[in-house]
Amino acid sequence: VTVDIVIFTIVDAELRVLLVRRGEHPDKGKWALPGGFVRVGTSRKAQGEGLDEAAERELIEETGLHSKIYLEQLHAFGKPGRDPRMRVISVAYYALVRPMLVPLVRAGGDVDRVRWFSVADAGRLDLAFDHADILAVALSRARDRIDTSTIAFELVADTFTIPELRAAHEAVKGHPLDPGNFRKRFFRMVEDGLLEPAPGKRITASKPARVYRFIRRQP
Amino acid sequence: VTVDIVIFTIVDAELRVLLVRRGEHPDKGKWALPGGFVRVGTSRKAQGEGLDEAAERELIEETGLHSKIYLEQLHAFGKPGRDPRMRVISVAYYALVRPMLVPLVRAGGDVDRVRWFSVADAGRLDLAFDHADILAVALSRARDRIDTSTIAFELVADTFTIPELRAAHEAVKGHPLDPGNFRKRFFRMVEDGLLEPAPGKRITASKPARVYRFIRRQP
DNA sequence: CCAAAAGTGTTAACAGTACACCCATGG
DNA sequence: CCATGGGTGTACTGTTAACACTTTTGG
Repeated sequence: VTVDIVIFTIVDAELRVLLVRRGEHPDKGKWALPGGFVRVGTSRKAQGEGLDEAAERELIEETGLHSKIYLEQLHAFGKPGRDPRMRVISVAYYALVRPMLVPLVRAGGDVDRVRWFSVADAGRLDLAFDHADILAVALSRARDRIDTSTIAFELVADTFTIPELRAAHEAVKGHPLDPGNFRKRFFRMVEDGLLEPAPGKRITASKPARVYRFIRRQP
Repeated sequence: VTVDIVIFTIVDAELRVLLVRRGEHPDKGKWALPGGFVRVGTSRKAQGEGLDEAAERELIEETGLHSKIYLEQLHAFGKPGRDPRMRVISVAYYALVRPMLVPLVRAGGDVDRVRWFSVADAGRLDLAFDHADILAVALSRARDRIDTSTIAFELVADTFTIPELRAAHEAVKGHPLDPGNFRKRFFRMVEDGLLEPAPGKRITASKPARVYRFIRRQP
């Protein structure tokens, strides 16, 4: 059993995904999702790590990031033959990394081995194993969730302006949104107690914008 | 790796779930979800069955039903210690069985071993392993999907009346719906080409009702 | 001044909710 | 003839989408 992680972020107003180049057969040289085996104990007492734990460990190993990163299970992929060496069942996760953390991603310099691809480019690549399927599921899941959950706040800084949050929505959805209409939705969230104004303003290329803060609920 | 299946149906206008009584330790005597190990081949060539396949096989084994039954993957559960004997990762599925097929469920007579519980009753039972969690996830998933997908048609006969479909929605949601409002939603589905009138009428306890048919799209 | 982007308001269409009411049938 | 439940209409509400408009800034 392995975990594979679709790690999303936003760079240059584009949704991107972290891929690693495989250094070993099979599919040597192809780009693949980061992932690895779940540690399972053999004894009754020590049964190893949980799935979520394994995903978090892999995420840290591949990115070097120690901040809290949003992580959610996607789907289990278990078609026989998906790995030619042996039977592998992969539990896929997706993660959302705040853009400001991207420069801290350790292997960023080693562009030959690890790279952020725009989802459009990644979709055109011939990915290893069935990772193209996993990416497609991750993308449609993220697009579903962006309107019905609070995942958009995982893609912006702690404080943000209305246009910044809109940009996150646009990157995930893949098309522009009407600023006026988004504004109304935004204020509904404020009225619902999901957001609150934060001190300070954001100096932008044009008119300065007010900043807000997401009110995190206790889980 | 195992698959566990939350098999839903509707009996007496109530959403029910099929549980089996465990005959072996651990948790001997407790009620559990039907399920079993995924067959994995050891050789490179024969890698065994896929996850969906395994779920379908278990479903047939436990119910004896050979009709096409709706089956969808829910979530992978892999907390260490969830099975005290060894490390087990379970991929959970949920299935929707048409009420008319319920009498055909093989083990129906053996009420001591296999039984349809109303979801309310099942929620109060002390289920084996972490099956209470799985059931809770299944229930919330079904409630989400009933409004946004076509799963409701998996819980009625091939042809059905408006009130019959409404009853399916009510059973899943767990509360009554306004007949007039449901009617409007229903006719929107007809206009959208999702449903069509079918010949014949249904003789009921009162005024006879028109019957409709779901137009199944090619998957 | 002008372009750009923040911020504001208006409108129409539509879906959801509550609720009043008519009508055909079996008992 | 009446209770039941299928079938019908209406009024109100909130959400969405399209779009026109004003304001404040940097260059």
